[in-house]
Amino acid sequence: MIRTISPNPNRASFGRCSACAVRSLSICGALDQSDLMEFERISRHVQLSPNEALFTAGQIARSVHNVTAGVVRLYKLLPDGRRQIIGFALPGDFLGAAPSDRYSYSADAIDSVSVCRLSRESFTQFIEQRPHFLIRINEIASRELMLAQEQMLLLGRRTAEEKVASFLVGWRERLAHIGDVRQTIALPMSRQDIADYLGLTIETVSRTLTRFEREKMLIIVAGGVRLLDPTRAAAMAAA
Amino acid sequence: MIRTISPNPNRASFGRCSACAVRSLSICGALDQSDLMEFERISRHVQLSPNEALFTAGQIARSVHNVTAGVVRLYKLLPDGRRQIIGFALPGDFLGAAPSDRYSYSADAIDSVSVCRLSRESFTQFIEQRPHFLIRINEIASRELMLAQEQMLLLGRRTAEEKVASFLVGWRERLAHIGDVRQTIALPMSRQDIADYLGLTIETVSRTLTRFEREKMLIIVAGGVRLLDPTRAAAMAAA
DNA sequence: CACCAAAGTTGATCTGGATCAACCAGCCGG
DNA sequence: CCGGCTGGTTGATCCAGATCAACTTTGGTG
Repeated sequence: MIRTISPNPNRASFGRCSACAVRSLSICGALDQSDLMEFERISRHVQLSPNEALFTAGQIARSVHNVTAGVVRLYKLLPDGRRQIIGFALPGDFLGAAPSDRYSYSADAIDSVSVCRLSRESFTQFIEQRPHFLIRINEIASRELMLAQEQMLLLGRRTAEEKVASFLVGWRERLAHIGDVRQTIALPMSRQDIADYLGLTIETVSRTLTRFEREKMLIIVAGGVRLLDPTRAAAMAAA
Repeated sequence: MIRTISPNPNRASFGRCSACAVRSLSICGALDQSDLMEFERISRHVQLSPNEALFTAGQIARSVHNVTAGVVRLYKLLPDGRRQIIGFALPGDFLGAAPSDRYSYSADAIDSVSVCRLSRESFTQFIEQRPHFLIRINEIASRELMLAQEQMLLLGRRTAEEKVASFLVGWRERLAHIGDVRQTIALPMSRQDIADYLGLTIETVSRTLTRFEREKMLIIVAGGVRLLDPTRAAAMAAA
């Protein structure tokens, strides 16, 4: 593989990894100072505009990604265009698990997104000699798997009302986890995205949200919702 | 933790790991002779009758398991009893991923099942000093995750017909992978299990299968189905 | 600031799969 | 050989959510 010997094109952002706001949330949280410098050397910072693609299902998987800002939509398509969103990636989230050499799903930016991009090769090399890092990756993979299993339960056995309530409660928790604790839950994704995440149609999502509003559980505001009755929402999500 | 110094109660099965029929399929396939002996020392062979529980969601996760014979049902329940089967484990499959200290799903035997059971502690110790083994675990976890994502697409966006066809095709592949290549697809699980796996009711599964039979795509036989038109089934599963 | 396109809401109607209700076929124990 | 029990099938009906169709709101743009 050819590797340039000219100055790193990302030189301007030297030290960016140590200054990274989401480092403690991400896989990089397990790295010490020297590991971090090496990580920085092999990674490249990439900016994406809304709706720009990170990668597409079926493509050869050349890179792994680490989201540092914005929200990424992860989805699978059926040949006839039906879409299932399998997840939303937030700052700190890692997109890399792949047992095959091709992406099994597509990913694109919902809003303005920043990611660290690494070639799969360097990433594989990097982890192979850092067992503690592997353990971290493992933890992340199994947490991911647990979320996926939770989502299977939701998709297979919950009603529309329960789906929407679960989504709001879960999304709020994830936002809180990355430090966004405003009482208004930001929803950067479209109604269509929510529908495709919950296995519903856009109309059902819209109707369910307006019903929640009518019932004083929440208020729909620009770019999100404000939860008035979190207890009720949580009860709906659980049952 | 107390560990007996008396002869291993599994002494009768000394060498069973090296003789294990599913070793090449399982995580143990990555172990050399000495690792295998150590693995054998810390693992215990357990037999389960049909419908006996391996573990239950919410319990403290003391053990990890490796299926060596039979089929295991993995599922989650809602408080009101609605059930989602998140997977069927076959010989060679490993049940261990858990980011928390409690099982996030329940598992029980469908038919007669044999498993290797290890305490979580010894297992964690075991892997921590064997990076190559960790890599293997990782591959397995990401394959698992990919399957889960495929299942999300199925649950969220496929019709009943597509669900049943996908299930049959996928199950046939898994059986073939463990060496069961009879033209009759064995279905040890009940219709209710299939329904709970596909997010359908027992009646819909039954009706769909009898329709497939009427349309000469397959024949329903005791304990399974015989695929007459695999091409058609595959087309249904894909589209 | 008027226009247009895209996103979201709302209403009317339809339907795939759920629900409710028999019924049937093994299979086991006496 | 019979009765009952469990798992599976089949039929009739229902309904949650899909589909179809306006309509409204929002946000960008000449």
